[in-house]
Amino acid sequence: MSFGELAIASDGEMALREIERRSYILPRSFYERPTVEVARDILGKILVHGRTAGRIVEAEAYLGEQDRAAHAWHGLTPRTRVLYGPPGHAYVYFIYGMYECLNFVAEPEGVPGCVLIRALEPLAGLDLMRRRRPKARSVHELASGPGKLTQAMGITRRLNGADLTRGPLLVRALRNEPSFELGVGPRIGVRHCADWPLRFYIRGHPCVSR
DNA sequence: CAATAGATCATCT
DNA sequence: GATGATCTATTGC
Repeated sequence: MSFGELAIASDGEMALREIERRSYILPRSFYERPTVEVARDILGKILVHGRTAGRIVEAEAYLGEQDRAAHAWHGLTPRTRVLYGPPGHAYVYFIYGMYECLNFVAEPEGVPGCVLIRALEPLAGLDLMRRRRPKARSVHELASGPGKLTQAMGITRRLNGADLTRGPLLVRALRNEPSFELGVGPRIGVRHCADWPLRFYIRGHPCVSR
């Protein structure tokens, strides 16, 4: 069964069960590595929350105190606490008075690297995603942006600090991952370090933002 | 199409 | 008090 068929057979429970049967939960060791490696390797992995699931097709690395575009540039504050915690946890923050953004904490404990999840290909629970994002005109627009994907999957700050290896927010890897062409470029929407090539995406994928 | 404005609030100076 | 890891609607070509 291809991803296309999985998405089209959008009966939430069916698609979800099929994904779980063919994948395993990413272990914490995956995240306990250099942030750039985690950002690149997270492409193609599957995010699961409730009845919804999506394949990660775009992500960005935020390095830490030497990266002016990163929240951790200011050092350890109440907000950046989870960035300094153990890897494999979610960092969810609120921005522009309206949107939530989802990150995965990388690097060993004490080192504040993280990966911003920017876009997903919807795989399960499409009906629920459409209800949460009635403005989306096509399946590709359901989760093709950092604010869109959190809306579509019902992710809020309540999940800040959640363990990605235990749920309710999970990241899974298919045992037979389809290959793809890797795209690299500068991060989107940042003023500082605007030329650093820390954005990774699946080249040619319709769900990539912009 | 591209450019722009508005919504709206947690966080840090 | 300003800013921002965004999205949408609207305007103008």
